[in-house]
Amino acid sequence: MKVRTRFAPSPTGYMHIGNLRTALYEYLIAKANDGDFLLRIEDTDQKRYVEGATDIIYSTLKTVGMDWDEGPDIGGNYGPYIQSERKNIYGEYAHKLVELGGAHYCFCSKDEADEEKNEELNIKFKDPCKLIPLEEAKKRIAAGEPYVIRQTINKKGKSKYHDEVYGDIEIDYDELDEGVLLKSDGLPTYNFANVVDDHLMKITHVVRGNEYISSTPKYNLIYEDFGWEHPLYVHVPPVMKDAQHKLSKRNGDASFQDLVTKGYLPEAIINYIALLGWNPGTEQEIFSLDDLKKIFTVERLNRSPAIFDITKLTWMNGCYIRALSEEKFHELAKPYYNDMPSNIDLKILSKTLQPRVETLGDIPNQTDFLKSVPEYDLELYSNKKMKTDAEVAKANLPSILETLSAQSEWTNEHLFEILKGLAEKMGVKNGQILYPLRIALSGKETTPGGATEIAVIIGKDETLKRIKSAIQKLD
RNA sequence: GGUCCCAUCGUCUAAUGGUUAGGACAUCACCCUUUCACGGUGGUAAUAUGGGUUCGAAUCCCGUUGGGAUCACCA
Repeated sequence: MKVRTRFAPSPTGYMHIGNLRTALYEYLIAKANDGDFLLRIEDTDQKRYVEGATDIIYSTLKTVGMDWDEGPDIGGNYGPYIQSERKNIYGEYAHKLVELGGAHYCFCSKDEADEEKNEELNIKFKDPCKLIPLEEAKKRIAAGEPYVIRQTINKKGKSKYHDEVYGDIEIDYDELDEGVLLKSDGLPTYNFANVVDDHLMKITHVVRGNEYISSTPKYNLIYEDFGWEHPLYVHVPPVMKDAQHKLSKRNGDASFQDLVTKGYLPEAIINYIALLGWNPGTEQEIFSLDDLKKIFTVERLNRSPAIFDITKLTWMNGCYIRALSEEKFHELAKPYYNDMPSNIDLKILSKTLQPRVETLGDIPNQTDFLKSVPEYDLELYSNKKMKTDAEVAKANLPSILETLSAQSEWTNEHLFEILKGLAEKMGVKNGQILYPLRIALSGKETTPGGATEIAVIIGKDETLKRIKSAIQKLD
């Protein structure tokens, strides 16, 4: 049987990392087995619907390269793929389930149901409507009385099922709630829609958060009542913000889009989250999506929650940035070169920046001094190792200015040789020339590149200008 | 509270009864070096806890502790 998985988000806002990871695992299970990955939009709760949310889902999946084989936009043999468009299907199956004895009509209001149960005393809602004869219930419905369809659970004893990650799960039928399957607005709840759709769409592996572990027996009951075979279950642990809290939209935790905006590469994000809860069993850590497709197995999925560690993602992102071609990096870096002086050769700048940034978002901070030298303290000229300070700078900068003025070949290699020669001639250490020069040109303690590299980037005119003003400042 | 799930360095994880408990990030030191990075070398750092089973336990069993999930006309 062909493996088929589905990503079934509800369009309630942006894509958070946990969500994306679930989608990734679903995608990988399908693709590792030469199967189909489908996209289904679960929008049965109109109250929570957020405009534009489906577009974010589409664009995110496309950006990371997780192409779906069937979905709302491209169709397929099992559509429609938007649940609100499947209303009639659910209605039909829900009434059928009532006939089969797996559900019943309920006329209680939500408040009545809430009143009857008591969480502290652990009293569950016992639906009095269960006792209404089916014929009478149908008459009331025909008379226009509002109703919902609730699951009927009469079984006793232990419900058992196997989860591909957590192993055998056993839950007492008494623990199960007779939840609403079809709401009074005629739309199904997740509890019902996921079963009907997963069956109709021939889903073989249901991958979802482990918060569904304890409600899965309810779904299995529905599968049984219909005489359907249930899918394989792959429950995955949550992605956490810290030891206590899940990563969540509500707390404004980083979404995929936020990370991209901060200068993280989609490939790095995918690589990192794949490893949050899964490992290949080898010591390799860098994987493209195509690599993952080849080696992913559910057996190596983890059971315990994983904390999202931005520091490690940042490191990994740095690896991806360094692996980029010069051209590609330059292209990605360009948007971050806002109001850069026009005389600057951005290609050379990109080349020096590439090994020095871990995210593209680092670029503005690293390059701000190119526009103008920031205010700095003369203490900056002090460096023990280089045996230099403001006095040394004051003494050497004029000769540096004179030497550089005379140069026409404005390349890193040439300037470096010339300045080394100058140091030798003056009988001082290289650092006593280069360090003060770098400070004079940048006004910063750390810079992307050494003195001559910066000189080349800002150009000869600007270099001489900055040395002059540094000399003034030292006086 | 009932039920279910989880528990190895700070973090992500490897080790499916026999390892000096391995790797990666972070951190520290050193090397490289015109700063900073990159790169290289090395260090610090973990089996929550108490019992059992076994010649032998991170690994199997039970208890304890800690954490999480669930108990919606949300998914």
